[in-house]
This record gives sequence, C-alpha cells and structure tokens, in this order.
Amino acid sequence: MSKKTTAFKLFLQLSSMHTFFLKNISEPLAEHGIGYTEFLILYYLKNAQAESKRRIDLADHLGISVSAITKLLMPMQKIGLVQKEINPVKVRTSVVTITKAGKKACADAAVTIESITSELTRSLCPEQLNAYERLFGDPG
Amino acid sequence: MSKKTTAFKLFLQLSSMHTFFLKNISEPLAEHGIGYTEFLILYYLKNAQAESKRRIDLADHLGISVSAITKLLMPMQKIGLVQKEINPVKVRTSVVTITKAGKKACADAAVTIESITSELTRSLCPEQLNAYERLFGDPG
DNA sequence: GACAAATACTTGATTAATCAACTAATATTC
DNA sequence: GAATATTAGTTGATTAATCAAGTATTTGTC
Repeated sequence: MSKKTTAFKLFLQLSSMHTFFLKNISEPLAEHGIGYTEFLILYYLKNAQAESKRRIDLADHLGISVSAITKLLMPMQKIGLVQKEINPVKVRTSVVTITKAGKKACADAAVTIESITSELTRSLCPEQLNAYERLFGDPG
Repeated sequence: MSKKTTAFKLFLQLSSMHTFFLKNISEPLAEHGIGYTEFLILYYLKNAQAESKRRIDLADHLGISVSAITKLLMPMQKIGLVQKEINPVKVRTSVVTITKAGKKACADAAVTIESITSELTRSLCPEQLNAYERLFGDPG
C-alpha cells in the first residue's frame, strides 16, 4: 500500500538535490577557471564525433540556447580551451574542437567533481543510494 | 558484477534530467505569470510557519541568495501575490506572507507542474520509475 | 547606557542565461 | 540560374541570478 507521491513532489526533490549539488560544485570548479556549463562543453567535446561539434549540436545536447554557446565559447577560445575550426567547404558551420589544455582542464575538473559528488552522495542512505544508481546509472 | 558508475556520472544524469524537466515546465508556468523560482517561493510560503517567513528563511530553504529573494519579491508584491508584513516590535525582520491571489496562483501552477512532470515521468521505464520513487519519494 | 558586533535586508555592478532580430551561407524550386 | 526558404551563427536588449558594499536594526558587553 504505497502512498501516492505526486510526480510534482518527486520533481521538487530532484530539483532541490540538483540545486544543492550544483552549489557545492560551483566554487571548487571556479578554481579551475571554468563554470559548470563550460565543463559540460569540454566534457562533451572530448567525446563527441567530429560531425557533432557544431555550436548547434552543443546547444542541443546541453539543452541551452545557441547564443549561450556562442557567448560561452568566446572566452574559452581566448584562454585556449577550445578552437574554432573553419571548414573551407562548408564555411557556415564552424566546428569546435577541444585543445590539449582544454582536455587537461576537463580532466582536472572531472576529478574535482567526482570527489565532491561522491562525498555528497555518501550522505544518502543505502536504500537511496541504490535507487540513485538504478535511476541514473548505466543499465546492464 | 556491477559496473563502476562514478558519482560524477550519476550527477551528470541527474543534472541532465533536471534541465530537461525544467525546460518543459518553464513555458507553461509562464502562462500563470510566474517563473519556477517564484512558484517555489509561493509553495514554501503556503506551508511555512509564521516564524520561518523572513527573507533569509526563503533564501535558505530555496538555496538562493537573500538579494535574489528581495528582487523576486518586489514584482510579486506589486502584482499582489505576496505581502510584506511589518512587525512593529521587530522592525528589521519583515515577514512575507502569501495572499489569497498568491495561493490561487500557486495551486494553479502546481496543477500544471503535476501534469507536465507526470507526463515526463511516464517516459521512464518501470524499473527507473520505481528507483525515482525510492530516491525522492516520502519514506515509509 | 554607550560602543561594538552581529543580523536582516537593500542596492549597484556584474555574469550567465534568454529571446528576437539580424547576417551569411546553403538548399530548394520554378 | 534567380528567387525563395532554410539553416548556422552572431549580436543587442533583457532577465534572473550572484557578490560586494552599504544601511538599519538588534544584541551583547563593559
């Protein structure tokens, strides 16, 4: 006889947990010189196929606007984390690639995030931890 | 033999789900004339004890800054969703209360959010749905 | 009970996002 | 193959948040 928990209340919890985690991640991440969204860009670029590295693909994947991508990439390019590669055949679509420095920054940030999230995750009870794994972990 | 899923990857999934849900909620909510954070304020005020309705309490509870609260409340007060109650004894702490119109807006918005989140939740497989419930649902 | 410290809040400047409008390149259609 | 439509990306104005600094009230201490 399970209590009726509304999807709405579930989402409130999800939202609250997300806010809390993000709050804890932001400051340490800033010490690497990047924000969370910038990290997501680097992380995506590191693994993405060449043909999925247009600004529109980044926007799509991250769920933010193309103009946000444009604006985020400008300083990232300036400090050498990413490069704009102009394709001479399709001039319109300028593909973004991650630089060596970008990969380094991404890897370092990932270590930081892993350490913080795993710390925070530890506060979940075993039952919740298991559920967390099942909900978001790789299937199989 | 479970695969080692890093806390970091779990969080990426959580984050991505949150972004996706929020994106879907925002537009319909805007039709009620409020944003998600404003909804959270109303929802909190509706249930909060009188002594926990200071700006600092809202900020604390929602995980956003006090100045954000100040700035959010101004238009909300102007359109009559909330009221600033000045306590003649403790002048500094101006308590915020929700108005009748605010309660109505909150209830309407909650219906909208429930309908959208429950729709989105439906796309989870039964296994995930169960995990979602366990992770975020009311215990017991 | 005056002075110092802490607390609650506001304001101004900045940042990260949005959307709308625009430019430029590519594809389609007649 | 010129005109039109679609697509990719940028720019400018606005919004929602942040932080730092300031104000005003309350509390503590001597």
